[in-house]
Amino acid sequence: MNEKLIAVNDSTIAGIGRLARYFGFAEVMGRLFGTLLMSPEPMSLDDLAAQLEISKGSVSMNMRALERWGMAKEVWMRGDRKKYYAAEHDLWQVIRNVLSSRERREVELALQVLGNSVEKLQSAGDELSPADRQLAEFYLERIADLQAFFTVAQMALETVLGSDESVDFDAVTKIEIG
Amino acid sequence: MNEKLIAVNDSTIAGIGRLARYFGFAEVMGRLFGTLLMSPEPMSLDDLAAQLEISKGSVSMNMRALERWGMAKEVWMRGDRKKYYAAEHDLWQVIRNVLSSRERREVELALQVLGNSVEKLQSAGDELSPADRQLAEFYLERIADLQAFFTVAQMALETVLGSDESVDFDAVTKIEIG
DNA sequence: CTGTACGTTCAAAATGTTTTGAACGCAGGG
DNA sequence: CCCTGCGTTCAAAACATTTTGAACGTACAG
Repeated sequence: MNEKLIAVNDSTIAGIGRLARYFGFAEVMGRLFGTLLMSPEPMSLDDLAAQLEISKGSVSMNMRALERWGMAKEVWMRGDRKKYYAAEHDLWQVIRNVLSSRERREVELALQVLGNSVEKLQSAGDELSPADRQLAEFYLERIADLQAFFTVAQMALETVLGSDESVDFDAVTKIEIG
Repeated sequence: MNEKLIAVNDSTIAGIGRLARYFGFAEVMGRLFGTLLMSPEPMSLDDLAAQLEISKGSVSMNMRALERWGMAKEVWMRGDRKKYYAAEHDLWQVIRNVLSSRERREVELALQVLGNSVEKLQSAGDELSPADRQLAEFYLERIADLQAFFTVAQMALETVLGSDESVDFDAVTKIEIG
């Protein structure tokens, strides 16, 4: 294979690995995804292990993770008992998968915790000393800021997730933050 | 201090620590930021080390990182040679700081690498065997997808960064992805 | 039924990251 | 000038994550 093609392949895979790490995934996962993305044909576990020079065990585990994240799909090749994988090459689909299964949970959890805190602070009203009462007020303000932040994040998320095929920012228009 | 207030303080700090880790920062950094955010008064390095039960060295290093990220500011307290810090409590300002110094660089780097790849592939045109030429075509397609992705990311980023005081999604309206 | 070619698992090893604390430097007070 | 109280630094230790590879299970071919 031509040297320049190899160079392009390598830097793309390295870049996607970097990106993956950036998004909080294992870097190898990113490299596996990148390798598949830059392969015109589905690849077997052994192909992947050979190309990236990593152990087969690692490939096995990471590919299953990629599958769970909706970033790669198993491909059936008849007359071959190997497993073949192909990358989900619609990047918007990948983003949507990740946002919907990971970021959404995270935001919802945060909002829930903050809601609990507000309740706790309000229910504490009576039993507080004057100094504590002032502190509770302060906490409520800060928590309100956090809630505003996560609420915007949630709206943005749901909008991106609601869009199909293309990301459509129209519906996010006019979110105002105090 | 009231038990409920302590609980709220703890869970908020833990949550912000978690969020920080999520965003690719050290978790301690997040806890330090959270501690400051939930403190009505600026705090000294020793205060922070004591409250979080971590070493002073760690506080020193992490606070300077927080300062560089624009997440915390040093506060001058007269008649005291200690350093005091306060959190930047405008969360949108924090986001803007992070986006503009970290994510923007990352996106620009990615676009640059992709651009180089395209050039390399085009310049390789003549010297390629028919099979390689086909592969080069394939690479160009995939790279175009990646470029589209990062370009949208860049537009979104610049829009958020361009907004002042409040995040204004109006200008991001109608970004279409092929 | 047996052998082979695969994928999976997981404990141990390798590697990477974070935390600590002792050593140091520096400023100000006495 | 020396002492004290502070912040900083960085090597070593503690800790966490990732990677490996040998052992195992399974399915299929012969």
